[in-house]
Amino acid sequence: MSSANSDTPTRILESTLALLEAPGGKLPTMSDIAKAAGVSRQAVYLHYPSRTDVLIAATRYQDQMLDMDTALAPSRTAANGRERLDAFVTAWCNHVPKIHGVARAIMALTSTDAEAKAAWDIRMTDLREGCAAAVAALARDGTLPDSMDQAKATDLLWALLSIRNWENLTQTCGWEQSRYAMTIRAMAVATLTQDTGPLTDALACPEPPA
Amino acid sequence: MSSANSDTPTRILESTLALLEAPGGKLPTMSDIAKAAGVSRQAVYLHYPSRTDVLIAATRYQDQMLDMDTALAPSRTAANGRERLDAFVTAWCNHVPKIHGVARAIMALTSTDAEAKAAWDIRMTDLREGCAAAVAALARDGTLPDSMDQAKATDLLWALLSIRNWENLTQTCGWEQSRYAMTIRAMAVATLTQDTGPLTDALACPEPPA
DNA sequence: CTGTCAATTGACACTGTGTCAAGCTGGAAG
DNA sequence: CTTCCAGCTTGACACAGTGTCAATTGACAG
Repeated sequence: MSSANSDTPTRILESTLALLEAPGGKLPTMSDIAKAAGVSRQAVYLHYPSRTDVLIAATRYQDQMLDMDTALAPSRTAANGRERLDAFVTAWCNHVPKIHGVARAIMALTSTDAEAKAAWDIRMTDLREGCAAAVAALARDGTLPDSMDQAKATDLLWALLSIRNWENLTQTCGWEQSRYAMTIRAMAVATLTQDTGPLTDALACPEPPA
Repeated sequence: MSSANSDTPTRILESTLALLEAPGGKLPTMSDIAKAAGVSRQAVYLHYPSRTDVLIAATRYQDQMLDMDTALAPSRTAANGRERLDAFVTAWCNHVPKIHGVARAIMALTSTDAEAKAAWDIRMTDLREGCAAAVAALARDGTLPDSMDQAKATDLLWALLSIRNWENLTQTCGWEQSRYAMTIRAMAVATLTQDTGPLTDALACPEPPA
């Protein structure tokens, strides 16, 4: 709610983010957004050509605020593939809850709105590149299972990290965020490395609320 | 397209299914549905109170036609937990592409329509029960990893089998259906059994188009 | 012929998006 | 001080889509 002293376009984005992160998050209408920003409906159109554009701009604004690049730094400087995978998966898993409100809105639009779909695809491509980099590091170390080429490993990791999986496990199944993160990390390791040993140990993780 | 000689309500459902399974599947409007069924828009309302109800009824109609219960029979008669898991996962994986058109529509509605959400939740609960049964069979055999209680194993399997994962891997990543099915099956086995041995072998699967 | 049922036609209210035109206002520039 | 103008407001409109209603048609059974 740092929405008092900014200029109108920014205030609109901040209000939109607040709406999207609200608990019973319906897709806000233009009127909702305008009201939340303390501005007339037309004022919103004065700055953003359509609702989709507002939502996409809000996403970008949030990206700026959250600074994912910094969060990924440990992953890029990891000593080996396994550590890189660990760091990347952990960083992403902890990023998801922060962007979920916004992501849910964009995902909802993708079924009807081509522009939203394009914006979403870009985001997913970015994630995919991170996955590919982690997989490439594993490949360099030779720790990728023999049967798994890099493309397939990247696809699998990307699918594993999907926001829908986060939704299913934490929202629908009620998992703690920490349990989600540790389990996904363990599955990534188990699936993408020929780590014969303590698969079982790796999948161990805090029971309900530890 | 067996839509010539049925009664109107059925013809509406069949036309709706055809629209949902069409390649560039947008969410059909009531006019679309009426036109496809060769009937006036109001005639649709004469049989179904809302668009959501048409879609849900179409889902149920398709369920009847596809007879998932029969497809799951091998899973129920499996000799041990591992075989049951295999059979269940395989049956579900091969079921997903058949229901995807319909599922996508219902999923799209869940964000705005409570009734659609309820219908979807029921479907997901059914899937979850199948997962729980397979997991229970593993538990009876004692082949569940020590660190994994039945509830967690069920959650994980359920998430793994989600339609979104199928979409991501086959639609977005372009995997062949067979590759999808074999990989998911292997991941399920690797994650849910303390199968120390040939994890790598299990994850092997046909390269691109074999 | 008469009822009845299914379907049709055409109208309407409502919500939401996006567009347009005219008016208001406060502050900077002359 | 006046003028100007950018930013915002108000209020109207067209359009698409949902869902409702009423009057009408047409066929078929009794």
